Amino acid sequence: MKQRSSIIGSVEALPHRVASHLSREIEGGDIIPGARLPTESQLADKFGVSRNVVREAIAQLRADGMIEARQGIGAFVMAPEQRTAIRIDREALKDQRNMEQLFELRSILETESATFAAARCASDDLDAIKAALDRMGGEERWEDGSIEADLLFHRAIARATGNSYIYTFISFVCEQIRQSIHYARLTNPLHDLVEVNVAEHVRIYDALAAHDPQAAGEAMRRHIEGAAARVGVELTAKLNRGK
Amino acid sequence: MKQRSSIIGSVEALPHRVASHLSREIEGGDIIPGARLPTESQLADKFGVSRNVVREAIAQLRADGMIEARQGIGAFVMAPEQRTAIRIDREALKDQRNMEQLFELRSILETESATFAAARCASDDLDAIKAALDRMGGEERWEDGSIEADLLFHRAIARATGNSYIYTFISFVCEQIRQSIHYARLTNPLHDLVEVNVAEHVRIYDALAAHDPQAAGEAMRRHIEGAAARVGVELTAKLNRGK
DNA sequence: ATCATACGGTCATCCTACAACTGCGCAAGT
DNA sequence: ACTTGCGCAGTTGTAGGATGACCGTATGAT
Repeated sequence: MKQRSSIIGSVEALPHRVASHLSREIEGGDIIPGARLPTESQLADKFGVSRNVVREAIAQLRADGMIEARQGIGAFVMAPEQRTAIRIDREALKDQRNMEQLFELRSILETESATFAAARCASDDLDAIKAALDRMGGEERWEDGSIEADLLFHRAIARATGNSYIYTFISFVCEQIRQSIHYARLTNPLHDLVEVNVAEHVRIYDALAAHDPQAAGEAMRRHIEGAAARVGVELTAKLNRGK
Repeated sequence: MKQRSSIIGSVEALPHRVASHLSREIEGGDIIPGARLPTESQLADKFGVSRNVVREAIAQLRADGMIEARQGIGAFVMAPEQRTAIRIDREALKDQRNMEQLFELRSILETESATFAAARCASDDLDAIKAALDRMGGEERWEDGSIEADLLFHRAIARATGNSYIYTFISFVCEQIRQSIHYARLTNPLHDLVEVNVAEHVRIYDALAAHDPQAAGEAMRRHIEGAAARVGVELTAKLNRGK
């Protein structure tokens, strides 16, 4: 292939790199909503790629509602409120404060998830939750298998709410958190905390099985707080101070 | 342009149509996670478009983590849990039950949003919320201006939580709901309900201004329930029955 | 002054060619 | 028989050019 000098670095595929670059420019406010982007040809020149690559990048951003392309005129930046998709920047989660906020959101979702599930769950829902719990307890160390079972446990509860959106949102948030703390966990082994973790899950399960919404919600809230603390994220402190 | 006979219909841009078609095939389970997609050339033939269009469609799905393409091998369907984006099918919201579920999720998010905001909001946050409230009350009929102010009100509260993810998620959910009920509203004018709606918002604002988290949360919960009822969606009933 | 038309710019789509990568088979060497 | 290396076919990734569709504006005729 012809040698090209690209202004953007590293490993990812070209369209993704261009999309990320544009996305950051938009998020960062370098291009304000309503403004027109450079033409595809100009972007192709700027990034040192073909117009095809630029179009694929724009296709991604357009699917998210971040920009709107109008034939014969150009592509325009949309207001952040009218996005058609939610996407979480994995890079941003390396910042401790963002991780705190995401855990806070997770706490909200999961607490209510457990509350609703306790009120609604059927016996087969409980079976699925129990199965995940057993698998979690079966492992003697907190490693990949346990983490997988942990996710299964929380997803099974979310599914037991009977609300597919709750399930989708919780799955998504949990997955983002998992992937972000995966590498960090290696430097901070948690093997000795397995019992604590499993005990918290058992408490949640018992409340669900007893169909006690309030107890389930409370147990879940404590569990998320504990889980956050175990990866070095403090939640409760923020409630008591102003902005 | 050369005449082509496409197997897929209507108005949208080609890549979007192809992406939707593939997306539905995947969601519908026609292609199970882990399976390989047909090659780009085959898809191009199948849909009656060029390979370029197929690539743009795949670029979108890839950005969502729905499929993963590996050079030299092919494209593979990913498990739904490892999506990197949340997207809500506007079509699905025409089903009343899905709308109920989305309102339920909104209720959860907004209730906690108000609770947190009451505990944390600063004076400039309150100013922004008050401004939206005044603008809402300024209109004598519930129309576009009021709806815009309504969204502003809820977003201002979400912003006052100081949690950007809460803001993003609430903005997203509210926008999805707004766009879905926009046309339906025309057949069901709500002009006479403006006072009720504004009164509910005032109650929320008062609780926020008084920094009373519990009252704010409760007022918000009732408001969302009321708002749902006003567009023909019933929420509370579901809590009392099993799946 | 008004309206129809022409023109350039831009996105949309198509096409072809080539590069990079993978998996597999085959043949030569051990 | 086993290993190693090479090449081939298939697939995605990227480049670049050509043409159609659409928009805004300038131009010119009425």
